[in-house]
Amino acid sequence: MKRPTIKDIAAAAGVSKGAVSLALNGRSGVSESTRSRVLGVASSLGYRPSVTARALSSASADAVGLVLVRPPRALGDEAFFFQLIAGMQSEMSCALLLQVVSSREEEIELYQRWWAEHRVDGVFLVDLLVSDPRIELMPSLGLPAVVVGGAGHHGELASVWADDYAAMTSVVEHLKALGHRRIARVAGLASLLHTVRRDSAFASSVVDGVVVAGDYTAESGARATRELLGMAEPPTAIVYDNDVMAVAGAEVAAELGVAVPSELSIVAWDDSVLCQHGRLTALSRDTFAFGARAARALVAVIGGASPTDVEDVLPELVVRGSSGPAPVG
Amino acid sequence: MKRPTIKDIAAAAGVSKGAVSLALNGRSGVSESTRSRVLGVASSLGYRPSVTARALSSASADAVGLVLVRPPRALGDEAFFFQLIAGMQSEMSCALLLQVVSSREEEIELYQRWWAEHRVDGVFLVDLLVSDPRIELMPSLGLPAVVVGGAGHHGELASVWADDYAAMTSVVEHLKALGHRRIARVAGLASLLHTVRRDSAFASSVVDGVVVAGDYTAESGARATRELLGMAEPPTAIVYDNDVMAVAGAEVAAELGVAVPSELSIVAWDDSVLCQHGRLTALSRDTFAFGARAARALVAVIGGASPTDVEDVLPELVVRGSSGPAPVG
DNA sequence: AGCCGGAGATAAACCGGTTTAGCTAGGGTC
DNA sequence: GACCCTAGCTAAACCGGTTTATCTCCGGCT
Repeated sequence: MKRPTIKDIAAAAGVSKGAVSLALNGRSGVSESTRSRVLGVASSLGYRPSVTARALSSASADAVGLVLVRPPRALGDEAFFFQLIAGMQSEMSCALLLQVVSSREEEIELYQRWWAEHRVDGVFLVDLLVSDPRIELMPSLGLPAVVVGGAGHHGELASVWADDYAAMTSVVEHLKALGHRRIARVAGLASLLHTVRRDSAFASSVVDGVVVAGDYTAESGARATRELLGMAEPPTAIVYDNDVMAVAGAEVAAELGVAVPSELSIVAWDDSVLCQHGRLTALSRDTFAFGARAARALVAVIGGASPTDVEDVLPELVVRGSSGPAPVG
Repeated sequence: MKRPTIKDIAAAAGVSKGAVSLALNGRSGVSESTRSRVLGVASSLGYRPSVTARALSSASADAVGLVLVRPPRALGDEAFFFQLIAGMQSEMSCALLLQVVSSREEEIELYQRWWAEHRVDGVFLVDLLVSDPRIELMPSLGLPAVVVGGAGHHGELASVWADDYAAMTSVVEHLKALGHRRIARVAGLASLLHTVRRDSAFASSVVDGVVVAGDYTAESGARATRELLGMAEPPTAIVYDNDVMAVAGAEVAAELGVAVPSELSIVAWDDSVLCQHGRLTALSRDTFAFGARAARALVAVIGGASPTDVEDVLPELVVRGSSGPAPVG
């Protein structure tokens, strides 16, 4: 009942272990006749190579890694990551080694361990920090990596990204065209690189724009919205850094009797079922395709391709019911 | 720059490889003085055992597996699975090996391979089928497994579950108490065990209940709803098998000018941000906690505990704006 | 004194592959 | 015929651990 090993095949085919290895991997050193005989025996025995054993002698681990640094409880609501993961899977034939940790130190430790133990062939890097130690680390380890969602070029690493700067500008232009002047922004975590990009794009296209920090949870979105709407001169439009906060914001507006979109326009970053149903104007990114593209890039890098930057298509603003002309006066 | 191996420690401490192994694993066979010396050397060298190598000689693989059989594209919208995964992670110190495949055959093949190669220490089984081959397979392989979300006892396997039958009954009772008589149901995949459970609970508490099949996607929810509302005597209440279909159904109702809840009551299975915001009455399960419980159970089974059934708390019906008294007449 | 037992350590086999060094036989060259 | 080269294969080392068999030394018992 035990699964056959390379030794069993060697015995059955009457050759040595080494010859079997060469034959199975399509390498030279064995004759065609021997090769086909070995392949025949292998398939008739239902042989499957052990990735574990193979990884031990420095070959493929048949898995790629992804570490998420988030409080697990909040993570479950973020459709973004699951969409991303689903997209990655669609383009990979190997498994994804996933772990959620609570600190950046653990994350780095984990990447090092996984690589040292050949548990992964490469990794995805998400949630890039402003000055991210991982960017230096990966090349020094020799660990194939792809930066997902960073903005632009990152050291020697391949990267798949969307232009957050241009996207934010397009959102603001949309709102300005509708007559909005007092535009606010509920940002994501300040330590993340894309938050900074969006901040700077926002700052340079909006005069006197108010920015309130959030952390992607519904609670923070609600709190920020309450703060903004309670101001002496409340904004007439708010741009949120993710869908969960935007939806929470819309609810707070409804609670306070602020009509959307006639009194307040709302725009969400990251489209999702949530926005579709909430009829929220959203910046749609096709996260699934984004994940698929990241996976293709990683597969290429693992295969030895020289790292390239793949810019994803510019996110598209899907205008729904939550954004409209600014109130007069 | 290479990470230290057990051999390096042996050399540095002046003992044999075997002694180091014994010392590090807290097993008898070495003196206390030797043990502490070895531990000292190990920590000063920053030693980390290689899981890969360890797995090769039949020990822990430091990972558990989860295979999902779904079209990847649809998967991304199902918050349920991501909540579940997040919950699992919160209770596990090891990594999760995740792969999405497109057929049951591949799934089984994958489980066998992972186990044969010691890539995982145990697996979660989700989406249980009516007569599921995996239930026989796991014990015969000796692969520790926990059934997640099946209903009740499954052969020799440990299982974490919620009582779908009782839950469905409570939903129907809620609707009946509101005066509803023509109650319909938009079911999930007919091949899944919990669909059958809910079907039978539904059938036995509703007279002449109409059931339309869906597949958890928004499209199928919309289609089913259109079909139901187009009937000669349309139902006054619809119970959906997940949140995505329920939300889609609510939208179709709005489109057709059917008022919710005055003309039509809607109840969703699986609460989520989506339901919260859509103000849908939903059967809330705390999927995160469910995943955490499943992880605890799997850890216990891997640790050698005898498999037990853990019944999850009965899902709670959260009544929001989408369900109300049946229209008179 | 002689025997037994156990603690403490080591060497070596093993897990399932890959890889390298080395051996053999056959063909070509001068 | 002596020499060299190469294709084709084998044996063995190696990856980094675990586990088993074995060996030594020391103390206690009769």
